[in-house]
Amino acid sequence: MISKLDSVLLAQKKFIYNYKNMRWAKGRNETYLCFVVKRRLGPDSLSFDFGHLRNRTGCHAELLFLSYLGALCPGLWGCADDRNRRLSYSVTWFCSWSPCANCATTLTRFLRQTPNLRLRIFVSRLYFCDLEGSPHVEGLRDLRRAGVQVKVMSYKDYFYCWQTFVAHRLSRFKAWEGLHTNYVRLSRKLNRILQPCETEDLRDVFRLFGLLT
DNA sequence: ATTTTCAAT
Repeated sequence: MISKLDSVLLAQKKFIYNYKNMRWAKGRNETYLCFVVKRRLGPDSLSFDFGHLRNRTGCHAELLFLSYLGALCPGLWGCADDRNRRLSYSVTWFCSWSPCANCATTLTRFLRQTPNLRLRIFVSRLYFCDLEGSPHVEGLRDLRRAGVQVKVMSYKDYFYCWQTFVAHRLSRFKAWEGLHTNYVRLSRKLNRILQPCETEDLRDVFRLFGLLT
């Protein structure tokens, strides 16, 4: 029973190694994705599922997650509801790398066809986002425009992940050196990346109030 | 100053 539970949880070292938000994450040649799936069942009740996965050769973690989505979210597409409505789900995931351009495109298309799925993405590090005009940077903007909340993981997010996805064996999450500084730097960088989208949003608001033609 | 990246070997 314990060993079965352990297999669902991430080993401490694995979590720390893969999620460390250092400037040069040498050797992080794999990506972990920890997820929480919630479904609204009634006014107050929620169903809940969680787990983690890792990319496989030839398949990025995000697309692997998409392939599991049908099993994780029964009734997401069909008409499982007694009034023939699709069920609404919300997914939050914590990924060690931000999504690449290709995954972002697939996700964006998928989400536009599935408005009953809400997605929030937290990332530990930004994947190839140093150059403005990089397709990965554009991918993040596309996701943002598709209504996805994209954020950089902060201390409280690591703390939450440790409590939720890691076999912590009652040990508390201990921040590595530079966690906060790195978070601030990455968060600013992501804000700069998403700035054009925020501006678009503002224009939409102004337009709504007739302040702009 | 420079270092790294869902590997390839």
